Amino acid sequence: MLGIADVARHAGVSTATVSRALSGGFHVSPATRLRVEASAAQLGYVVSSNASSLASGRMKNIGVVVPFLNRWFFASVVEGAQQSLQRHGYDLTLYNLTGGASARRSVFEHFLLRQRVDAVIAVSLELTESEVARLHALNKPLVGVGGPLTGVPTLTVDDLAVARLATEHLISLGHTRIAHIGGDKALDLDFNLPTNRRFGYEAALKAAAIEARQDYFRPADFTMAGAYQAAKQLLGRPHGRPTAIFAASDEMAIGSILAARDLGFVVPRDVSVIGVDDHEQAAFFGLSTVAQFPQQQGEKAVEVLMDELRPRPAPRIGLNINMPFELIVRASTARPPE
Amino acid sequence: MLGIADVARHAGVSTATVSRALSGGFHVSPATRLRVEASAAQLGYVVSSNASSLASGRMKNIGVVVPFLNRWFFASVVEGAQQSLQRHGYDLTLYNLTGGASARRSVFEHFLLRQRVDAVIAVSLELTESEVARLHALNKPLVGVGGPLTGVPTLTVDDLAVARLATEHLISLGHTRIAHIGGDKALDLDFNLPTNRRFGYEAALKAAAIEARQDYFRPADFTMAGAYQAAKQLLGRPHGRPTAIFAASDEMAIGSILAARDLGFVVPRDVSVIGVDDHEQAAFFGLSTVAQFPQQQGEKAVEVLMDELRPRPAPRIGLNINMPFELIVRASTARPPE
DNA sequence: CTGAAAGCGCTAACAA
DNA sequence: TTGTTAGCGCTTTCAG
Repeated sequence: MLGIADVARHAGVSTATVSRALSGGFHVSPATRLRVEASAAQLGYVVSSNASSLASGRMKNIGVVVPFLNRWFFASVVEGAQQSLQRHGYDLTLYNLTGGASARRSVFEHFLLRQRVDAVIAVSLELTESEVARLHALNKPLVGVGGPLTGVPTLTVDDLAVARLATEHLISLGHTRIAHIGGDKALDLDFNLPTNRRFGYEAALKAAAIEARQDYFRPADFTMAGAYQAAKQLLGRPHGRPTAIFAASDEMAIGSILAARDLGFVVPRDVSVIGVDDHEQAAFFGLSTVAQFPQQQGEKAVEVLMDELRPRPAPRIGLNINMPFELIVRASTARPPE
Repeated sequence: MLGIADVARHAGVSTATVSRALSGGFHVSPATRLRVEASAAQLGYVVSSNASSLASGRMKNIGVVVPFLNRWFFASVVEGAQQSLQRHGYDLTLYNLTGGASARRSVFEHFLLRQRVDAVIAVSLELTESEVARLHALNKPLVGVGGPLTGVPTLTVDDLAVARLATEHLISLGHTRIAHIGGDKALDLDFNLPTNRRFGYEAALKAAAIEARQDYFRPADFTMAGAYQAAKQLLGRPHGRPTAIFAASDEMAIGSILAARDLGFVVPRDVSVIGVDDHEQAAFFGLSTVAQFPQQQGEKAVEVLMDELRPRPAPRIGLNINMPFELIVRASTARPPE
């Protein structure tokens, strides 16, 4: 195997110098560095990450743990993180918890502990205290996305504000009969996200002196099909039909639009619909929504970690980092019918 | 740090014995093995993968390269591979080529060469000869999913047969005016997949003595929005409107259904639509389709690699491994209007 | 079946 | 700025 010694010989320097030259180039004269880099390139030398890691304690690898991969939000976060890591010369090792409790245990009790990652990004995961403790015991920085994780820096959008914004948009158009399709309690997966969005919705109504009717809330499972059913119930009633629906995700909003159409309603003439996410299909459906930017969240998570991994980390401002969101008005919301 | 020596001491054996006991347990008496395992568990010892890899040359890690992550097919393949790898005690390091040419170069010239992976799975990727050669030079097994990669074992569905099956379904219902929405040439990403599907479609028509009309083919970009436009063109014509559409993917089929609806057609009364994939949203739209099973493809890719990584690999049957597919008839296809 | 010891390829003191 | 060298923690001969 081509080793550092070969490069050293070729460049006429010691292995130590090669090592230094190839890793940042500190304490090496520019001339030497260039010569070493040339030799390495010419020979096609790439450091063995194992040997390097073993000697230095740095893995140049980040573990990313997601509950699923096959959802727009998670895949986007991972994609963002991955791109950013690649630029930093880091690998991304993916851990997926789809396998259930045993998979989860094996990830936290085995995989993450074998010194293969420098740090961990946990996406939309409610970690137990022992899971967090384990990682901290190994001195592995941990950052959450879609938190909040207690005691861990976490990137989140302010779900309450997001929901308020969406609802206010509807109110400002003149709607007063505004329904909400949110998550059901069973989805602990997403923290209190559904609950927070519901609170935001209620807060906006309250601020506008609109009553939050119990029967205007429908839980669903964050899928199109689930929201389709929920929207049919909401819109099918003979009396007091809502004129607008705020769905807690774009997929659910799209399900609602399709339900409305199937009932013969025209969106937004008869009923307005707004979602949250700016899912890749939102534009196609002309869906008004509050965008969040998961890819950017992944990138930011990496930035936070890179900082934490630096020899002298900058002091953290606070544990929770608020990520941006933005109202995007398309064709699914309008003034209510007279 | 807790090391192998601690376990050795605790169990009253040498480090060599601990190592053997913990890795398969060959050449160790059952009693000793049990004792060592107990000690390790009690102390919470996990081997350092770096030290282990450096000494043994085995990384227990597989690199998976995908062009995008945020598409149902890719995410599913990765999910399948990941779950299977986890069972084998392997990690999955993800490389994503979204970053364009430079990202691609850095992956193949740097990341994959630093001895961090034992093997590579390339998903829907057309690797250049030099990329393949590089990996082979390092003696790293490579398997493709969604191939074919020349000289590399590849898992694929027989796209020609898939397309034929879908088309035959329509023909058997009595359709003769069957349109096809396929990929445009620009999507080299997906090999000749679009072309193969088109050939399969044409072959089925020919076998039924139906003319393959030029104007019944529309290229699109494998998105819902792209196919929506294409379908509108197809269905909007005043004369000789097709009675059925075979879309080369479910997302495109869904776009076609929505286009048909927006034109006032009823699916399947006025027009039948069939796709390929069995995308997660296919059932919701009542879409008839030819299912392929990407998750299973990911799992199978891992199996092939695990075999190849064995000391004495079983001889490969052939380079191309055909993956299963299956016609699923739902509510989007029916006999043509009288 | 078990132990002793020589590396695996690199990095980081320490010296020069 | 550069070289020398002692490990990093484990696996694997080779003996016993």
